[in-house]
Amino acid sequence: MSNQISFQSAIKSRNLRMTNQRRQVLRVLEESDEHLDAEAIYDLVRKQNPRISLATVYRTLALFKELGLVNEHKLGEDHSHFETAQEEPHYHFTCLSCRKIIEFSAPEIEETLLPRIAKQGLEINEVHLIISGYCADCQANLIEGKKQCSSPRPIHNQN
Amino acid sequence: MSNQISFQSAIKSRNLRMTNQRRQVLRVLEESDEHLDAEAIYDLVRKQNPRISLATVYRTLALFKELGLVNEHKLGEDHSHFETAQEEPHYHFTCLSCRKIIEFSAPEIEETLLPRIAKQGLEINEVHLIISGYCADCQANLIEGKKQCSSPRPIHNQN
DNA sequence: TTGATAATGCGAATTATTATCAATAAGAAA
DNA sequence: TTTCTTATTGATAATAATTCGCATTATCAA
Ligand SMILES: [Mn+2]
Ligand SMILES: [Mn+2]
Ligand SMILES: [Zn+2]
Ligand SMILES: [Zn+2]
Repeated sequence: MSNQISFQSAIKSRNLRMTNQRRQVLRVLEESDEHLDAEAIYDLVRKQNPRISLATVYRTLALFKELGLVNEHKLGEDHSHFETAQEEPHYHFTCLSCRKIIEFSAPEIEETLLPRIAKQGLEINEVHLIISGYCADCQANLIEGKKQCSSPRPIHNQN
Repeated sequence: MSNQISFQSAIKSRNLRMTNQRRQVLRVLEESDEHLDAEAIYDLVRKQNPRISLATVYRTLALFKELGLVNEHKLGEDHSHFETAQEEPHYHFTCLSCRKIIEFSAPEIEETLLPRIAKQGLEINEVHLIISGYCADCQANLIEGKKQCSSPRPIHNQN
């Protein structure tokens, strides 16, 4: 089922309204293959709708998370990143130098770990696995003393 | 090797100084079997040293993290929790109702997942696995409509 | 003991996110 | 269509965790 469809059905169930802002935030998330943070989403939506408020972006993301359309990830930085809910479960590696995010799957988690946890009587809602370290590029660059990755993604808050 | 010992040797290497505040923070962390946040550590140290500053607690925790004496965990709340570095790797389940933290081991991570990641050319520094959901107690309580766990731990910031 | 300077305490600053609230707009009903 | 109810928005203030700046203090090597 596509995200638009489950959004529509969610709207019908609760007394929600379909607004331009919600459509725009959802579109930006769907058209991006990256893990965007609120500020990045805000900037992208503003290209189409310069009047949108950052507060609306945050409210919309919180709503989408509740509806299960979007997942929030705390990847070790001081702010969250968002992506549309995916079919297959996956996890995240983040490079401490260039902040690149690499997704990976881990079937041993779904197949053996989670069942074992559930058997302990715990009800599982979310599973977040974050591995941090250095990507191949940054390892090479750091070794040759550059102390900078080839493609560093700037830290958000120093601006 | 005990934490005090590696603290001593770390102090010798860099030009660090052994202060009462550092001793006190380390002792509080070692004497607790919980995952304390900065505020809780602050409160515990203040019992012995009412003059310590919260900023010093944060600075000390950052230092201990650098030295590998202490690990920081973001468990889904808006602040960090800390524990002394453990021998065996372990991961964390957090109850969304009572905020209880349950540790668990996952040898499939160290034995098969991490080697697979490393083979991709990624250098691994930290591994954080957080599973959130409802503990057995809270499941029971929530079913009988109490909407409250038997032993809820208050959220920090509503005070 | 003394001197250099690492570390502290205090308060201000920062940053991500949330709350307030008057103004707006979605959409059901008339 | 027009009207009406109220969910949603935009603008901005408030919050909360953490960090910074700096004068003062304490550590420790000489
Ligand atoms: Mn992802
Ligand atoms: Mn632990
Ligand atoms: Zn990198
Ligand atoms: Zn619980």
